[in-house]
Amino acid sequence: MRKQGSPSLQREPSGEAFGRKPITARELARMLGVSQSAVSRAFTPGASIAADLRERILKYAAEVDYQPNAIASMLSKSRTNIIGIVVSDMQNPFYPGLIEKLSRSLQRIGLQSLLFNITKGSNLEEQLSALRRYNVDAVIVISATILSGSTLSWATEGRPAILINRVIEDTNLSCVACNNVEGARAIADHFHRQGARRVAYVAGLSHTTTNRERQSGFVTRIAELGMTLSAQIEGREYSYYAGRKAALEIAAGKNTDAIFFANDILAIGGIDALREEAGCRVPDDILVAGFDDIPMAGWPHYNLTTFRQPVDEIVRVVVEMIEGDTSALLRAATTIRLSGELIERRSTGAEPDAE
Amino acid sequence: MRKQGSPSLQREPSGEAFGRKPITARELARMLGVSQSAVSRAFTPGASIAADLRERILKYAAEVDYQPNAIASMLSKSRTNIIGIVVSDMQNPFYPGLIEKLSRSLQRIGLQSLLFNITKGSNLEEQLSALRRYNVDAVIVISATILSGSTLSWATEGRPAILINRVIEDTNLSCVACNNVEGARAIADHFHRQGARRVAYVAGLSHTTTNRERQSGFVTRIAELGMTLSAQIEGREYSYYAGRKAALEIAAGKNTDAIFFANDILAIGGIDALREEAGCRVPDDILVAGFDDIPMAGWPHYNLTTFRQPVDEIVRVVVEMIEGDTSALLRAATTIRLSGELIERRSTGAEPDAE
DNA sequence: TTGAAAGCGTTACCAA
DNA sequence: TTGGTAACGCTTTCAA
Repeated sequence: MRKQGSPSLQREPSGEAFGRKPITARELARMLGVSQSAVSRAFTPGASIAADLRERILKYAAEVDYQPNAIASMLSKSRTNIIGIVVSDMQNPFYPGLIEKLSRSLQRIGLQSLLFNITKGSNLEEQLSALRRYNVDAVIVISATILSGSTLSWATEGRPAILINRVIEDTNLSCVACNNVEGARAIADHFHRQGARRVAYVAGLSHTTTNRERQSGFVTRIAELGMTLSAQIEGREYSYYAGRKAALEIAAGKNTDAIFFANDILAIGGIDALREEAGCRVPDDILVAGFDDIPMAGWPHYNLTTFRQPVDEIVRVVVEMIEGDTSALLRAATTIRLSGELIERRSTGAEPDAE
Repeated sequence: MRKQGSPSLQREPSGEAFGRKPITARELARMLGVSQSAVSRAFTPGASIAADLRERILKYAAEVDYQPNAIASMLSKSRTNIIGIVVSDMQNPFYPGLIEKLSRSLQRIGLQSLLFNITKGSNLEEQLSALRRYNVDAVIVISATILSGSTLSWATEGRPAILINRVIEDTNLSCVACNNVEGARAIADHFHRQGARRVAYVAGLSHTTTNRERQSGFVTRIAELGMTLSAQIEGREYSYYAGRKAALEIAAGKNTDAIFFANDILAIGGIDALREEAGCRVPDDILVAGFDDIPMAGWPHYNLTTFRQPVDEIVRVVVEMIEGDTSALLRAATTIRLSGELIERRSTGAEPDAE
């Protein structure tokens, strides 16, 4: 191989102003007159090594700024301590918060997050091949859309995978999701309590599980309550502008008391459009509710009633699943539903508690 | 080592239902009756190997689903193809978009993004030690705050590092930043054109370079134009609520024609507070401008005049720096300033063009 | 162009 | 508890 050099000479013979090559365990061992195995043991928590030897090694290591090379460790252990996080849109404000919490929780237990930002346009398999080559220990999929179950199985290739807020039946993929049906029913109940009788639903991406569950949960419950479904806008995207457009269509019908939007960003667009283009007052003329409880929903301007996703719980459960026996995840894929919480705010005429 | 097994036996002797262990280059070579080196060469773009041999290997590899193990390659090449991305707050909506574009551009040239989400609370060195152990090829720092130059130098340890929107003097760190001074001056000029004479500035985090540059650029320019600085709110955070609070303080003074907020999220909070709490009309009573041009700024409800950061350019330049000779980055740290664009919208009384 | 073999820096097995 | 040493799966040098 190229870089050999005499033991005491660290620098490249060439003039590369590259930072010094980091010291290795073998060098450290030689300097201390111990075996290289000892060095490895000193850095391995449960290893059988005398306390004083370990201390001596760690102390000296700190002095010469030695740190075990994680790459070599990965190769040797066949474990990377890297979790692949597959994301497809970070524009929906719900996701950045989730990703942030997730990566921090993982970091806290020594796991790093490798981000895979997939786009619908290009070749998915190509984008995901890195997921396999990098030998990530597990995969967390946050993208509500795009990936088919089979593509995902291919990409994870026998690695534990956990989907967040997306349920795929008939596969060996685990899921952690908010109880969307419960949430949607809670919104329906709340609308009913607030006196609405003619209600509308605005879908997000119609084929996503989040949307389907929220939609059917809502529609079912309003029927049970004897309310009328005055409108149902189908199959747009989860975006502010889609929310505006849907709201205007509904307002034009003049036969709706309350609108449930599939998520907050839609609802926020809806509120703006209702107030500024349709000339409706929210909540006086029409009630509006969303889903997620993104930070914006709490802003005084929107004051949006919504169903809060249990983000912290979701993160906790996902991290626990990964931290625990990961091979158990492979043996039996589990789907976990977590309860959220109805947050009543002014957009449905509720008097918000002090928050 | 433990997992040995006879050549044709792939599974663990124990009952682990773990997915089959992936095939290695050596096995592939043996199956094809070629050398393992040949397999390696087949997957190495410029390698000297006969075209037909390569083709035969690649074809067979595809059949048996072989992919080179990236970890082994890292160890052997001392190159990981991983870029560390250091982030500290993903709540400011400007960042998710940037991170998304960045990671996609990197992916396109075969580089993966390892996310380091640092929190101010806990021990920074501990959080960043992984950055060193994982041998990332380069580091991109998106956090406007938190890290001192020296901590950063320690963490990157001789690796190329690029700061986005943060300029650190006197170090060997490269920077790519928006021309904040130019932007702030453009806002001042625009205010002047719109007839404002008494203007206020609302700072973000006062010690950040983005804030300092925007502030001094603005203050200097309004002086040149003979305008009055009617108020200057110092040292809050970059948040919606900080914007609200600052706006109310300024409105209470009743002596301000226009407010320049250090970024859009502040400005958006400001607009809401002015309209809904202070009873001011924007832009009729007071003009408001921000900085960044986040998606929300374009929403009809806000219609915020702002200075658009050249995000695509920033990403392009950063990726080029990394793609190019990275050791050059180490020899001479460069600071690159990119021009943005004034986006005139209704919050300063401008009639927006069709966008 | 090809193959053999020496690393890369760890971990884990085996004796001592 | 320790040290020696064989993997881990590649890349790259060196000869052929």
